[in-house]
Amino acid sequence: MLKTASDTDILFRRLHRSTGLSVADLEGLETLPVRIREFGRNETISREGDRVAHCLLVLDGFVMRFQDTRDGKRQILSFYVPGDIPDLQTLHLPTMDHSVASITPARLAMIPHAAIWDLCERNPLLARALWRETLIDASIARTWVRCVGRLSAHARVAHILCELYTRLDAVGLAEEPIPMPITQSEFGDAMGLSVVQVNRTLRDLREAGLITVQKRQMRLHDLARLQQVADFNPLYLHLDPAER
Amino acid sequence: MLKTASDTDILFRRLHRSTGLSVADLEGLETLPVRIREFGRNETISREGDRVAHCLLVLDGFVMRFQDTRDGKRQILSFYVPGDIPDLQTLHLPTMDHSVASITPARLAMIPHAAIWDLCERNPLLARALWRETLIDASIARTWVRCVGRLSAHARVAHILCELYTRLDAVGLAEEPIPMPITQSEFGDAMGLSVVQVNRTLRDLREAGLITVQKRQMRLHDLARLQQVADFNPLYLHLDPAER
DNA sequence: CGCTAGTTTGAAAAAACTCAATTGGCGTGG
DNA sequence: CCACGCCAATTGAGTTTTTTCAAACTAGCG
Repeated sequence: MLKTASDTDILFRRLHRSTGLSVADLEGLETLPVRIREFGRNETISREGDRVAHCLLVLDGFVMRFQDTRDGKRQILSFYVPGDIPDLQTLHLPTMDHSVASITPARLAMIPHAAIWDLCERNPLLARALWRETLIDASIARTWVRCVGRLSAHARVAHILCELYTRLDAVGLAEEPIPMPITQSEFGDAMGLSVVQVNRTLRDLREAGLITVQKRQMRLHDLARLQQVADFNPLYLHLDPAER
Repeated sequence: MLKTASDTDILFRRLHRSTGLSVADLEGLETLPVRIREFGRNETISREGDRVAHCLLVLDGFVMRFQDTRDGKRQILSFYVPGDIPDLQTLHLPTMDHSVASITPARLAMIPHAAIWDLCERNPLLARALWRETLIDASIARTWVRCVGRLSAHARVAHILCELYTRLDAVGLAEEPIPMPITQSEFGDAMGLSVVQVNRTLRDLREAGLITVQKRQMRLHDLARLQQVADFNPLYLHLDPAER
């Protein structure tokens, strides 16, 4: 198998799961010219205000997007796992309105916009699949607004855990113990909470027998009850094959 | 001028401003078959879980999207003004993951998905313009996450006022006094605050000489300082013609 | 004129934050 | 192999912000 084929394979699997499209439907994907870049932990990958000409496909590791505030706080806008394209929106909005950074050491494929445009022109099914991906990303952002705006600290933390579990499960990465390299401080920056509050909330969830989070791994002991606490409805992830 | 042409005219102007595309580029827009529906104040237009087959174009009035929480709270996810399409994402995600409702009496054009798909197939520039619209919508949602998650009550309220002003200005609706039919309770549900807090915050902003909000109208007396308080950077609205 | 929705204010309670200090795990250099 | 240093997790205590509850007030409308 060609190198590029193996690198875009995770993207194929992702789009296949999300849209039901077959190898034939997604024809051309393996021809995308990708350049691989490796990052260490906590490295900034692109910055608010940058004008970019490529998209990033996560091959390995966890990645996040964030915005800063004037007084030095940080809001994480989303987490990305292998198979995700954290900045697909730059395809049509090339100026970054937020920053992207690695959480863990990460391996990313950089795909030139021009190559994606070309391919989309020749393959409308792919164009549609990518558009759909950006719409799911938007749906997740909206749900975070609800989460941060109206849920209690307990519900917020439970919610992000449910989301990460569900998304990891969808790419086959949710075998227990589930890899969870996100620090409590990062959970706080994502859910609009302080580290202290995240810590106490995790303790409460642990003491309630719902979860174990330690050594960068997590176990969900009672998903149903966790989802209950989180007021979690997976609809917003649009993973259901019935909806296409 | 044909009825449909006049109804989609606001959409044309909107896409023209956003993308720079001309009448010729957006050819076919005026042929979209639209059905006009009128709503009173505070009417639900579509509901979380619904499966829809058309998009809504706001012709007149203010519209919002929202999600409820189990304990009866509500989070508003975005506001829409004339020229906006609040549910463009249903084009590829037909199951509503939130609800849409009118704020004021509103006149909406309902456009069948199939008609939009057809047109997009024949006119790739239009497809691209609509994709871009959904990406801006997503960018706004991300910025709301930051706003609700990390800004103080004062900054949040100032921020939403800056956003609404900027977006209304972009469609020529920001002549002072600026129409502002959104209630304090709705501002609260949008910014993750209680009515009481919104009220006190507006009072503070008024006493600081920044704004006047009354009788469903608002005046911004010192936009620069309001943006300062809001930590507002209009980049996320992607209105700059330089970026395309 | 009375009703209703929306705004305004006061006061007490709750949630979450900040500050500060301690603990634990892990990698690295001696 | 151990000690050191660093980052992350943990805990206590006091403070701040925001919420909740309750009650008035106001403006538009039939």
